[in-house]
Amino acid sequence: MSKLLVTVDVVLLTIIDRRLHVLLIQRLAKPFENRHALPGGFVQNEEALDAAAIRELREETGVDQVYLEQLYTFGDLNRDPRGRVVTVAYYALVPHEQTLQAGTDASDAAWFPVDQLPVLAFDHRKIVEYAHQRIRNKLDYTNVGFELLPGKFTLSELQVVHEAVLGESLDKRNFRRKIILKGIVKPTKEWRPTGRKPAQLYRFSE
Amino acid sequence: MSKLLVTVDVVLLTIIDRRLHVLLIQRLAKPFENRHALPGGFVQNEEALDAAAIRELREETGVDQVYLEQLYTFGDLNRDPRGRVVTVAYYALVPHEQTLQAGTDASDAAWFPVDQLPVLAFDHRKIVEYAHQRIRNKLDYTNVGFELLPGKFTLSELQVVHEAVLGESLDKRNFRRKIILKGIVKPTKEWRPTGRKPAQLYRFSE
DNA sequence: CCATAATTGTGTCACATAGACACCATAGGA
DNA sequence: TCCTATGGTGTCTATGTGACACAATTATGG
Repeated sequence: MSKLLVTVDVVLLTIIDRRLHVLLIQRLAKPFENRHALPGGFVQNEEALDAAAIRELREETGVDQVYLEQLYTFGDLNRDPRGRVVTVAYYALVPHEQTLQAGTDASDAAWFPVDQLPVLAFDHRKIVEYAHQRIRNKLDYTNVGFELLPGKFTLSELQVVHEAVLGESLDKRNFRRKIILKGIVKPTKEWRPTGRKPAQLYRFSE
Repeated sequence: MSKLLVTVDVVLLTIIDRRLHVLLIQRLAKPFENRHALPGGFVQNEEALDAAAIRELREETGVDQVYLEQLYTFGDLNRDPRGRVVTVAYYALVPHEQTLQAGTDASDAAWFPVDQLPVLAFDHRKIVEYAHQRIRNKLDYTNVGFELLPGKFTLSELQVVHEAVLGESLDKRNFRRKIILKGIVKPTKEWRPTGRKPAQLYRFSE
């Protein structure tokens, strides 16, 4: 019978300074002591996989209330020097504002740009790349983009999110036309003062 | 530490008689005795997940040499009355011709139309539906469609595959234009006698 | 041998979608 | 009040997609 161990790892993504970042913790224990790694850990016996992902995220990073989706399950041999470990990977999206207070109680968690990762423990680099690819693909046929923004946002902010995820700059007029045409956004009557000309705030619609 | 059991289940799909079918086995043991279920079983200690899926498929159905891709990992509590079981589900695609000899040594495996499933064991119905949805989505931005056909095929046969997966009929001229325009198919110099006017055979290109 | 039936195989038009592209409006700060 | 940074807007072209009908070919059966 199977004596495998099951863990969950979470690729938590957000936009900081117009770039896509991932939250990494610093490992204290062996193996890969002092290496950066994804938050995660063993699934408890009476705990659903999603619940484990949420719990680990909260315990190790203090972050809560995120959009969470299963990514892929990594089960190759020798992923973990301690033995046979099967990892169900998740990715999570959160607006950066929401992490500012939360992140404080997790001293060893820090954000890194996804395109400038440090050396990671285990096969975590592969997992981060897989998550990045997934969200890049889902950006234009789902609404995941909105999960990286607060409830109200300007269209320029939404464009920044898309550009950060895709890693390329987009034409402003074409972008706005496409978003408006999809009907997934609706204008509010509020305006954000930006230091220059204020911008209209929108919200995700339905 | 986690005492979870890890299994793999495989949703093997093929086209029979212009309809998408899934291969089910009949359970002999409890729980769900005599119910239909997906082929699958426990992952061995020194065995990668993909390898386990391939092995179970061969052992329980005699089918080999299929296109295989991980689908999703199901880990809710109480999925299995025997205890806590996490199942890594795969889906596999195979041309029906290829299963004709193979299927013989697995007496209790049989094909069912995906839209007329019998009552299934565990949460296997959900898994089949999930697989169906996945392949439906991937049909037009990947080449999975070809995995349901032998190396050489007519464009009408390819259209039948698409229609079976999508569950709707397609316009012949539009379909052919789209396929040809994608450049993913190239004509051979062979023709299939169809009983009526012979059809040109194509092969998947690159 | 001829008539019939089944299947292959082909083109146009209308509409929607997407990329390229430039300028004025507005508000804050110097 | 001037400057500057950002917000906000429309057209043209190319490409992709859905709707739509008929002639060519071959096997079969009378």
